[in-house]
Amino acid sequence: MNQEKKQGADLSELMGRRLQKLDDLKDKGIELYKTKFIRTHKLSQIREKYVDLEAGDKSGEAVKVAGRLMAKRRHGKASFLVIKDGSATIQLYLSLNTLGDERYNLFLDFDIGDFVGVSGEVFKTRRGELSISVDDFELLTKSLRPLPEKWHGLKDIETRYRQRYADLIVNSDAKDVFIRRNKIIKAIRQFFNKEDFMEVETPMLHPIPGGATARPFITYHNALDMDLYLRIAPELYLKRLLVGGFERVFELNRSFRNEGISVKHNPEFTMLEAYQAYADYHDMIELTEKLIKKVAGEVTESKIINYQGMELDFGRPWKKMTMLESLEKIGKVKVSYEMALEELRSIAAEFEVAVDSKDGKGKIISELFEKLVESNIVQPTFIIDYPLEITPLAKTHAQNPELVERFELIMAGREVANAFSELTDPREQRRRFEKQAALRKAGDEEAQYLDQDYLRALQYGMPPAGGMGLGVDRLVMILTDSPSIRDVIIFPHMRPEAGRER
RNA sequence: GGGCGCUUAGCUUAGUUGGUAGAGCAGGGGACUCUUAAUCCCAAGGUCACAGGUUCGAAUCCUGUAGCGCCUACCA
Repeated sequence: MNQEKKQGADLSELMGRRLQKLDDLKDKGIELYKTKFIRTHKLSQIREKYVDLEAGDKSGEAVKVAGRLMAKRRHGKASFLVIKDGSATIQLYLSLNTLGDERYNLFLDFDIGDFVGVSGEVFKTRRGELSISVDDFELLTKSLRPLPEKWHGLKDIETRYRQRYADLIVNSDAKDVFIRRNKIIKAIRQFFNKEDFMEVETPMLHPIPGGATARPFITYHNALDMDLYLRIAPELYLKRLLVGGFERVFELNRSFRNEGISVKHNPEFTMLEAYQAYADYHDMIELTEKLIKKVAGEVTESKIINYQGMELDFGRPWKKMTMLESLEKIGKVKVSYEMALEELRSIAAEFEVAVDSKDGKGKIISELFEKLVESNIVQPTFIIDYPLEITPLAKTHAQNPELVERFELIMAGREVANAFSELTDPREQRRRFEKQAALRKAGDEEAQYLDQDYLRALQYGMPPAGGMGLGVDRLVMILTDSPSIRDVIIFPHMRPEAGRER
């Protein structure tokens, strides 16, 4: 039909050939981009229904199905194709006898990647492959770009992240990660609904960023002529809701931090935060353990979670130890708040922990913990009783004024959740904010801002409460054995391609 | 931000001491009515990431740039 076909095969020529084919189809009056196709079955439904069909037998049932053309095996006057829909793949059988010369060759002229709708009878080949003997078909969408190779798939990690759509078409394990992520998200919502928590949506654009120590993204509102910050945490708004009288609230959504990108950090990430009135951090430990065990049960049968060669035991009750105990047992260093600041400094120096001249005892102890302990904790462990100095929003510990009632859940060497008994005393909160403001003035860009409206809310009175935050992406990484946060964020942040189109 | 490494056809890749790039899949032509990584025959497809340099000669050596990865620093 087209004698002037180029013989080359680089991308522009491969695509050019498909464009030429598209024009030829259009000339034949064939619609290239249909609006609709009514199916009788998803492919998985056919697979389930006919598992027991004997090889060589016909089902007697005519079906209509649709999907993307994934493989062509031409075999003279009969051919086998594979299509794939959102649920499964299935083989199509085409024969010249059934379709006639023209229709048979028309179908074989479609490209891998095209969407087609077909009708025909379900049967099993002599080799036992469930198939559909096509008696009619139509093109639903023409594909112009060649798909990655069928056997090795798409391996280039950069292309997999940049062109997630291509990754999802050809790598079923990539698709599986996001299906499991969705199950995890659903399970989290179910859990909190069942525990009588109300899901809320608080602002993502904050006039004052708060609730965490992190650098924010700054944006600008034209009509109001003011800077706004993308939230670094929803914490302060959720606690305002406790003041308002909601006793159990949670939010499951994005926060944003303007910091380095790594295997554990994406500029936008999904965080869960939950607040419960009349509860303290011990209650939050119970809640957190129950939540994560429930969620893990939704995506895996086993109580043992394999993560990057580590075996995490989710079955037994999880260990608890104070930060000081963990430093002694795991970090093999004995420290205490009774020690002189100078003594702690020299211990830090001994372990090559960088210490700033402004750092107090609490900061040094937490730096030692991060350097010597955190990465060595594999099994799920609650580390409790954090230094007050690094935790401006938590209630002072009942027994020790240097500490706050806080825990972090550590597993696989990393922090998964963080919780505390919330600080409800507005005058104490003001003093803590003022200390943070002083740090900011001294050049600490991550120190927290003084939020007058939050203090006003606390002045009305906030009930005692426990609060918990959980890095959802990191939990999904562990539950899907993914080495990078980019494997569990469906469109991870990437630098621009700079005109290098592929 | 710092250090190290990677980048070859649409995809997956080979490439020796520097001598001018070799496959498989996909795509094109042909054979084939139960194949399934179908098979067989034929022909094609490369700015070796980009820009400089060294050299008679560079995918290969050197410098710079970009993207990506790993480690490290900051953080969740």
